[in-house]
Amino acid sequence: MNKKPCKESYNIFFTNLANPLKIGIILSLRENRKNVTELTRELGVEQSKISHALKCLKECKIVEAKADGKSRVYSLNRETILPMLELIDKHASVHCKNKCCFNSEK
Amino acid sequence: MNKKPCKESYNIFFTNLANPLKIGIILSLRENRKNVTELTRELGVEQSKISHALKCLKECKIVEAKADGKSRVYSLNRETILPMLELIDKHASVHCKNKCCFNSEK
DNA sequence: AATCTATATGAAATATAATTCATATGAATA
DNA sequence: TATTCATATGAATTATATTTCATATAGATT
Repeated sequence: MNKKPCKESYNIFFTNLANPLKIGIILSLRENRKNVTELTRELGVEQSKISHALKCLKECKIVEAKADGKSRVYSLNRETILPMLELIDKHASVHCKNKCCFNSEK
Repeated sequence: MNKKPCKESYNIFFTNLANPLKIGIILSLRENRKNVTELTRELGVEQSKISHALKCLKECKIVEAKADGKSRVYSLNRETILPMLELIDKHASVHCKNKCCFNSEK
């Protein structure tokens, strides 16, 4: 089986990663699972922003949620995301001339 | 050494993937290296769109260009991109219920 | 059941990225 | 060197994604 994803799937997936807040959430959840309040505090942004971002991330299975009383605990899909971040870390260590970006030497 | 990339690097990188045209170019170049005219024909879009997209992709080292007479031949950074596409193919085969997307079952 | 705490949602406003189109550059060749 | 073919670029327009804010929902607690 295992049909290849179409362009749109790639697009949905990557759109969810192409955003500093969402990356912030991902990097935070890489440490350990957290609920919305914890993420809100830690990242210092408005709660609804976090919720909106989490919704997108959940839709394409980058994170998953588990109810725990009043709160919802979000955890990272480590299987996909950890190796993906590693790929970029490696890519950056090879290609970044400056501290922080790929396009330093246009 | 090997400092971790900052959020902005992730963002620049993924922004370049979060676009159907750019993914189209990447998938096309996965087959083999091509010049701008060939990509333009194959993808059936306006030439300047291709050039703009290639510029972004080149800036973050997803593709690289080599001059060949009048034309420029672009090739994919297979080392980073092939395993990345594989990760998503795998992710999609696990998580996509429908033909084409992650968010089929909200 | 009223209230509180945690999270989610919708829609308008805003920010960001992609497209378009006119034109510039640059290598090859007549 | 004038012309042609291949590609790149800038800036305005348009499309798309994010933010904001008011409010809704839902579980816990009184």
